[in-house]
Amino acid sequence: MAGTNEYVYPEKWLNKASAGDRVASELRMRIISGQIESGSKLSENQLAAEFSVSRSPIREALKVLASENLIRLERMGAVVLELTEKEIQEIYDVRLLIETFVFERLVKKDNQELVKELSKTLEMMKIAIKYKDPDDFSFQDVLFHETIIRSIGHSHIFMIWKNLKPTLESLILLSMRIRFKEKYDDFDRIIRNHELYIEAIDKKDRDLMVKSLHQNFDDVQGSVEDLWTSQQTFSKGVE
Amino acid sequence: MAGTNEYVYPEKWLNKASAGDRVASELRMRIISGQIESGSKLSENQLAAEFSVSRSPIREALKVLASENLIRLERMGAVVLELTEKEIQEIYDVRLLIETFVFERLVKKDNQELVKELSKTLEMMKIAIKYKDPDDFSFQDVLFHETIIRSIGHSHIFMIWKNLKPTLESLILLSMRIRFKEKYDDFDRIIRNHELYIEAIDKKDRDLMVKSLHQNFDDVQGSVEDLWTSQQTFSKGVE
DNA sequence: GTCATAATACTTGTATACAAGTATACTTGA
DNA sequence: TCAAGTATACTTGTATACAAGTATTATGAC
Repeated sequence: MAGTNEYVYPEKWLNKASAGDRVASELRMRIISGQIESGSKLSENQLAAEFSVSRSPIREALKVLASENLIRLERMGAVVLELTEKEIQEIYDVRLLIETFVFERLVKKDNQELVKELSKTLEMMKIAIKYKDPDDFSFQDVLFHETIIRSIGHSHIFMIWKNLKPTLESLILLSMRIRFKEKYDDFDRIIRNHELYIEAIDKKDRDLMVKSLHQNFDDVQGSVEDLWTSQQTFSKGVE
Repeated sequence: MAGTNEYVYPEKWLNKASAGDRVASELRMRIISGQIESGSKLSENQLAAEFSVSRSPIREALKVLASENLIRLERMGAVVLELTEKEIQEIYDVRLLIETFVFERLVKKDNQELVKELSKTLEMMKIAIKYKDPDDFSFQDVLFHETIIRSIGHSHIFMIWKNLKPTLESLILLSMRIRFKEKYDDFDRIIRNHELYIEAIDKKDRDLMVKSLHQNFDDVQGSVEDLWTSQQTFSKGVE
């Protein structure tokens, strides 16, 4: 796969991925980071040439991105949708919706195993910080939330997560890369937030959970703003 | 498209649909109705032969069904998943989750247009009942809920709906076909429920909304049970 | 210059071909 | 009879070919 631009999606996350998955992951990152401007038109042939693959994997990738609301498939070409403040807020809404649902299930369960698993993931996050690896950190961060959601064994709620995950992953990845450069001490707070979240689950403390959840959201929210400003820096002036 | 079985999905809903969409819709109906037993293995070549199309649309259809949790794509072949009581309950959960979210948004808005639209749809449902057309009725029933969800202009909540819709549509379709034959007077109650729902939106009455919502769910829930029993009748004895 | 029409260069959806990998069945040796 | 290895018939993922449709551009009549 050789194109005009460098690849921004971590290659190590694409071990056994098909060409279609690779293209989808890469395009997603470029769209969310603003490297591909909203309103752009993507055509299958053009992308196939750019990524040096055939149309088959490209079609697959476009279907995926359309299901994530990042592009809209039209008669001729796919248009890149804008990731507005409203969009970010909507993702926030959905996360709040499913994570509170999940928590209501958690308080009715024994979560000893879950807490142990989360603690492990948190330790990994700390290591990632220590070695200044934003990609590893993001991976563990996403995994943290996925572990919680998966734990209640609700396949439809998990489906909603699966749809949301790629976008969220890209957002977190992009913002963490910036933070590792610019706001390194933010991570103390992020770690403490996650500790609070674990504690909330362990003690089945609703108030604590909602509090840490909101703070966690604010983290991403804040990061997104960083992302926008940073993006303006490297892409071009604002309109 | 010629196969061994009759097609159960309404052809008139497939006007401009691609071959992939047709196959997906038909397979979905057969899986949910139990015509294709859970645990069966589907292969692309076999399906391509059965539907007299190439593998391309089949691949597309399988991806769609996998995203709806109706099949699981494995290394070799796709296995048909079971639609258990638990699954039905989960769909119920998600509907409750998004429709209550939607209602919270509705109480902050002016819904005159929406109420008018819903009334129109309800009139159509009555006509469908009068002319004993379960397919038309199901279409309007699904449209009724889609109209409500769409009205708040929340693209991510709508995405969740879009994922849920095909399964729900199939469930409603199958159960309504049975009811039109066996329990014709159920429809009085269903219509009254929808009237209550409209009233709840119009008066922004949370309690009324929750009440009618639950009754509406119970309708589908009940229908599903009908579906299972009826299915046992025509497919084969229970294990 | 302007409008209508025709030619061209796109587009998508589907069919087919091929390569690489995996399970099944079958042989072969003891 | 059974184990090990090989052949065969599957499987998926990708590339390519083709048909039908749509936008754009060029052409020509007025």
